[in-house]
Amino acid sequence: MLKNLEELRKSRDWSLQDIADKLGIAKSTYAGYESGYRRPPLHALIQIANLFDVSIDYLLAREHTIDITDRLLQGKQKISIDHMVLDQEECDEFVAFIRAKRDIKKKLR
Amino acid sequence: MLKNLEELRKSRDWSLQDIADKLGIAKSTYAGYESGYRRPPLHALIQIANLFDVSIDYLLAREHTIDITDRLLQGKQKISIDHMVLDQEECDEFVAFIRAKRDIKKKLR
DNA sequence: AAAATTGTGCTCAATACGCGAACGATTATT
DNA sequence: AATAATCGTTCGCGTATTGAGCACAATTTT
Repeated sequence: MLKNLEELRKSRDWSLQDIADKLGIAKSTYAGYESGYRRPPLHALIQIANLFDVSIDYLLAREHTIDITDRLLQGKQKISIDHMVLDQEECDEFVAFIRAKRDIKKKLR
Repeated sequence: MLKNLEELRKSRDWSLQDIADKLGIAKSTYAGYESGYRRPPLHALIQIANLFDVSIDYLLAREHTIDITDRLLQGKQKISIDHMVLDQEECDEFVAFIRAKRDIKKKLR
């Protein structure tokens, strides 16, 4: 369920003790998360995500479709291209383009 | 922490009993999530996210930016417009489109 | 060789959880 | 209008799950 935790920690060159100190928990507790022996409760998971600066969905290896037409209206969830955040205006034209394209395809049938 | 849960449920016109049945839990349990009286454990949160078809980060109203460029070009990240998934060619076009648009904007300055 | 660090596994106390039940407030049915 | 049904809220209690400490072997450092 949390398959990347150990790799993520080692990529930072942190020991279990290091990360436990950062989170303010016992190293055995964090070891339990990594091994899958225990599942972190929500508040712990959030702190872990903050520490590594990744999304919760990434930690959970969750895949989901991002709908551009819904998404940008939702405020706090942002996506970026080439490390530059996508704004509404940038998307609108492309959305119009795809819609037109689909429309044509539909009429050709 | 999960401030959107009630709104999300009502947007679907579901009662507490409805959603409890869908999730296979007691309505008082789900009511606890909505009110903030209890926090859903991870496995419950995942099921809720699946039910509403949203990301965990959205449920948690977490501010986070994810860069999808690489994943998009590699076909690992799906995006949709009007709830219709884009194919690989369209995904490539999307990235190219955004890049081109930014390029133009840059030159105009 | 000794001492410190690392990761693992275990037990136990404390916490957090899920459920059922009861409640008042609306809404629907007869 | 009276009754029944549905809705959301809250509580207590039994249970499940967690967190921390401790001990251990393996590795590294001094």
